[in-house]
Amino acid sequence: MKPDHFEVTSACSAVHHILARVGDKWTVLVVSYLGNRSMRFNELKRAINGISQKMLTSTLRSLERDGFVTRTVYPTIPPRVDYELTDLGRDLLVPVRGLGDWAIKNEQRVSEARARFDAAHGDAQVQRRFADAAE
Amino acid sequence: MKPDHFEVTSACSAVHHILARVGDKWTVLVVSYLGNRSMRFNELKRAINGISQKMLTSTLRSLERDGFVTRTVYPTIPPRVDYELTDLGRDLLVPVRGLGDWAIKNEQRVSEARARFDAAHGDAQVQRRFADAAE
DNA sequence: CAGGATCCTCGATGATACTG
DNA sequence: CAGTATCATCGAGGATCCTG
Repeated sequence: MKPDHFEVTSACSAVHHILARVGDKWTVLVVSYLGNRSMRFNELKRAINGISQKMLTSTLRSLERDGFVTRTVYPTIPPRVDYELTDLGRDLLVPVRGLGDWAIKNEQRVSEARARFDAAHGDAQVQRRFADAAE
Repeated sequence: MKPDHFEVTSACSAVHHILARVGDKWTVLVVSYLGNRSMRFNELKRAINGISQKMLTSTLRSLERDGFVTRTVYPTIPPRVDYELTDLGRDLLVPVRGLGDWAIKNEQRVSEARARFDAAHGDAQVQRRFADAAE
């Protein structure tokens, strides 16, 4: 670990790729559900409230491409497609849960810091800049 | 952990907030640099190749708001502003590095899975859908 | 030096309609 | 059921100019 330089190698982009992946809107939710058991497309869609069919499709495709889930098609009528976590996908869940646990454990400290910041900087300005605060 | 339902509580949004934060384009890079020592604004800007001044500002503001960094102004001329990680910020680095280490360790498996997927699905279609692959 | 204010682009996400 | 195809939107992010 150098003092003020990071090697911009494949390691760097690998880290960024994974961070961006788990940081996106639906990936972790999908993977979490599949962590329990394999699920069908519409089953996932119903379980994850608010996801559009397009985003579920593209999220699943990306996860499949990276080797985190398998897609199994049963050529029946009507068709049936099962999605299931791979070992790699289950493995990913471990460090992701680490971050999740950290988030839950420190939720209070973060929201306190936010309240302090907002109070110190006047609500008007802050609310303009962080209009998403209510999320 | 219920079989197929997640409580949509504050814990859920806390987790999502942290995941989205570490998944964004610059946060982890900024926090990593500050993990070594406190740094000034333009010092960070030079260190992080490609970040715009606007994004550095907003990234730092968000980090400050959530209590991950402190902002210290020295009213000299020219002005000087130091950014430094808080204990909370340093603490966050632990699980984030966990994920980073996982990414580095499994980089090979992911890229192999990708190669397999792309080969199996024909380059034309894949390349249209995942034009960002070269990133 | 450390930003604030503006303008602009583009991609992520969503809504809707259609199909094997 | 499990998608694909299209169109529309909206905000993240970048470029540029300005100032205390």
